[in-house]
Amino acid sequence: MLELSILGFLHETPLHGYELRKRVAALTGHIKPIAESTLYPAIKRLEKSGWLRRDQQPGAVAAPRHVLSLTDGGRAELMRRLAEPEPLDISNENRWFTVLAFLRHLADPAAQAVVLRRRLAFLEEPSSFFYADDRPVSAEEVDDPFRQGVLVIARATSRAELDWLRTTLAALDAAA
Amino acid sequence: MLELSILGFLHETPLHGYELRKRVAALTGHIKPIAESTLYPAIKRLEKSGWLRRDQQPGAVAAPRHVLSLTDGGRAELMRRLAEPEPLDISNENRWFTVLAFLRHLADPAAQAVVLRRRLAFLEEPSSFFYADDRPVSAEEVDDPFRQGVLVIARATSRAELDWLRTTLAALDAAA
DNA sequence: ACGTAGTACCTCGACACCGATGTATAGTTC
DNA sequence: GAACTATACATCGGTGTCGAGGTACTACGT
Repeated sequence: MLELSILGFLHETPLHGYELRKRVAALTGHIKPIAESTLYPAIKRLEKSGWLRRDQQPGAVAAPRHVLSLTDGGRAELMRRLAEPEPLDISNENRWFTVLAFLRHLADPAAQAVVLRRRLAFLEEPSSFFYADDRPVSAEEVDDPFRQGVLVIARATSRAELDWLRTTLAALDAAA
Repeated sequence: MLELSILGFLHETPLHGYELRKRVAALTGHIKPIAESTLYPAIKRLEKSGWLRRDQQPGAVAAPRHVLSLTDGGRAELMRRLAEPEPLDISNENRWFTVLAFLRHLADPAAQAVVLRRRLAFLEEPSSFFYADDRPVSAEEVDDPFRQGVLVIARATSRAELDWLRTTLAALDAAA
C-alpha cells in the first residue's frame, strides 16, 4: 500500500523523499500515519528492485536531496499493481482507496473497469461482521446498539459505493 | 486489533483456539483474514502477560483442545483497551469497528459515551485524502472520477456514522 | 548565545505478521 | 485404497513496520 503510493506519486512527478513523505501523509496519514523509518526503507526496496532511480541534488535548505523518479520498470510495475490488485487491496477500504487514488494512471477504460468490477463483486457478496447459526445477522436483529452501528454504517458505505461503482462503470463502458 | 478481538470473545465465553479463530474470521475475516500462524502466537503473548488461562481438554474429534478463558487481569485489560483505545483504533475504520463490536462489555454508559465522542471528534475534524495548496479538495473540485469516488464514498460513510453517533450519544446521555 | 522548529536523510533493535510446513486424528468422497 | 476436508495445535524464517535515536544545516525568536 505504501509502495503503491510511492509508485503512484512518482509516476506523476519526480520527488525527493521528504516531499514524498508529505504527500503520503496527506493521502492516508489521517487514517494511518506512516513513520519516516518505514518510508526510507521502502524507497530503498523499490530502488533495489530497479523501479526507481535516485539523483543527487544540492539541498534547498538542508541536507542534499535525493530526487526520486520512476524507471520504465517502475512504471510497468505500477501498471501491474493497478491492473491486478491483490485480494487485500480489494477488500480493505484503505488499500482500495489507495488503488482508486492512482487508478486514473491505468489509462485504458476497459482495464479500469475490470478493477472496479472486482470491488463490485466483493461488495455484492453477502457478508457481515456478525453471524448466528452461520447466517449473517442484519442490523434489525442485533440488540447491541454498538454492533447495530457497525452494520448501519457498513450498509450506508456499501450502498454509496455500489451506486458510485455502477454509474462509473456505465461511463467507462460507454467510453470503451 | 487481533488481541482486542481475542479478549473480547473470551470475555463472552471460554473458547479453544480453533473456535476463536472461526469467530475472529467471521468478525473481520472478509476484510482482512488472519492466519493461524498469527493467532496462536497472539494467544501465547496474552497468556504470557497473564491475561488468559489455558485448560487442557481431550479433543472432541482431533488433537487435545486448549480451552482459553480470561483471567481477572485479562478482564481488566479488556476494559482498559475499550475505555482508552489507541489513536489508531479511532482513526482506522477496521480497528474502530472492532472496538464497537465489543464496546457493550464496557457496561458504563458514560464510559461508552467518552469513546464514541472521540470518534465523533475525529470525524468532525476537517480532513481529506487530497489537497491543493494545503486546502482539502472537495469531490466537486476533483476531475479524476476515481478520486471523486473516494471522496463521495468517504462522505457518505462519514454522514451515516455522524448520524448514528449523535443519536446513540443522545441515548447514552439519557441513560447516564 | 541558546533553544526550537523545519528540512533532509539514515540506522538499529524489537516485534507483529505471514506463508510454508509439520503432526495427528476422523470422516467423507472418488 | 487414496485423496481430501475438517479438527486442533505448533514452529520457523523472512519481512514490513515502528519508535528511538543520530547527523547536519537553516531560520527565527529572545
